[in-house]
Amino acid sequence: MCLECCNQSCLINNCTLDWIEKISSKKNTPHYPKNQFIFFEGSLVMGAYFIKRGQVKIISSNINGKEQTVRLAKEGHMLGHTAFGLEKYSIGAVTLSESEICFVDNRTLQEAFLENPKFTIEVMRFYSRELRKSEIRTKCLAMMNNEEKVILGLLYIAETSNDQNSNQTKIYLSRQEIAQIIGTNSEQVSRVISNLRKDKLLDTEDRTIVLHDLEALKATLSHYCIAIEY
Amino acid sequence: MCLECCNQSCLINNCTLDWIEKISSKKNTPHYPKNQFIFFEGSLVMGAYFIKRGQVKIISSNINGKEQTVRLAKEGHMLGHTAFGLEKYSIGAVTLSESEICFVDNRTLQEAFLENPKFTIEVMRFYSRELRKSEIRTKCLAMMNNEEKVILGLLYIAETSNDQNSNQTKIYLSRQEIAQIIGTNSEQVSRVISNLRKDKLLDTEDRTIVLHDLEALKATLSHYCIAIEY
DNA sequence: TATGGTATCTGCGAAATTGCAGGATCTTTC
DNA sequence: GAAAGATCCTGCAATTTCGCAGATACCATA
Repeated sequence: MCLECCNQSCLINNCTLDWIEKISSKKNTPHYPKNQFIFFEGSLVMGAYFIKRGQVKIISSNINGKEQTVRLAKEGHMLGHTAFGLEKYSIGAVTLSESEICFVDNRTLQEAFLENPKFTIEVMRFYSRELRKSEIRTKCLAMMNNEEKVILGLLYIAETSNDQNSNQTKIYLSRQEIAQIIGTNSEQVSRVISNLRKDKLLDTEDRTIVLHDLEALKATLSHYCIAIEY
Repeated sequence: MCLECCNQSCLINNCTLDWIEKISSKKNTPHYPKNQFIFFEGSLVMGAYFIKRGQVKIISSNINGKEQTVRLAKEGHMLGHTAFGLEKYSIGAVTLSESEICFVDNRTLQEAFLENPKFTIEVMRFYSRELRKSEIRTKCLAMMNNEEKVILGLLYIAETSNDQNSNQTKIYLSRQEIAQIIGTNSEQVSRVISNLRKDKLLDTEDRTIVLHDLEALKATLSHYCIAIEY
């Protein structure tokens, strides 16, 4: 039931009570394990997804199967509607952690948009924010060298991770997964992480990366004027 | 007057007649010469811009003043609203050709959104499409080598150019401007353009680049599965 | 038409990135 | 707990990209 949902940041909360109940009765909320596809590139668009809990990567591949992660999403984010107006997804989505994700079909969503201006406006604002973030990312990936890109990637992962309450952010992604976020390869990521560890800018516990001072990492990227969001 | 506007693709056309007239009476439509700032990074957000005619680049700079073009826009596109909810622009916008651009203030826009669900939905879809395009661009810039990036840039410029009616698309941007779109430098762009001219994939007339076969150029990038949009 | 300033082109050495290879470490499975 | 498989780390050579510099071509102004 949406009305009892623990996730206050869900966009559906911007609908009227009637509509929240209506959507609630039509949605379903499967439980996804880690590394599970939510939808594939090329598959039919049936509706949209709202992340209740967990972390998700949005990916796009070239013809050889090489994957690029184009966006990370966490609870409160909306997925899959990017392809609105198209019949098929041009991107895919995969869970990075165990997740709960609500699905709402196209028709219900369309009616909700027409009758809930506040909801529609907030969804518009969400896309507007994501576009701005994507554009800042474009700039950073275009201008930065490898080391800076890796730091950017780590901060981006931290930003979209769920347990950022403590002063120790832990990153469980593989070097390969991090490389796909910033458009490089796993060797480069390894090298940079080794250097950052020597410089005391992060720690590692086995393969887990531990960020103990986000501000110090952000300071290394201050040339790029990205104080607000990563 | 919006009702007599030549630009059918303007998002404002999705409002009711009443509202089109209301917006029409409140907007203004300055005439911008080439290379004119529409708004600056860091300046206050007063409203949104709707391009009636012309081509615009959205830019973001680092602290040394080095510029990256993060998006191109043409007639029918909406600008400046990316910063919705923020007080200041995180990006800037500059005309690439002589342009007419309508300005609508925040308050009028907000009321229009609340009372014109169709308008709001179309604006949402616009941002959704732009986000998808930005993400495909992220992937391409991350995966492509220099030559491929230059071709991508040329196709992107052609796509957002106004005179794509003939089978000869002419590009009047400088090598430096092209370089800023794809995140490289003017020398690299020169080199690639020379090679493409030798391979008969484009012509040059003085400094103007002439694309006479867009399909052939697109074919060189087919590995990246970007058939739909650039 | 002449002239100064700017943009473009291209060669070349420097720097950064890539990709392979081999060894070390960690995880999984039995 | 041992073995097999996967991931991670790091050195090195090959490749790509960068950025300076000089030559050429173009544009604006007088």
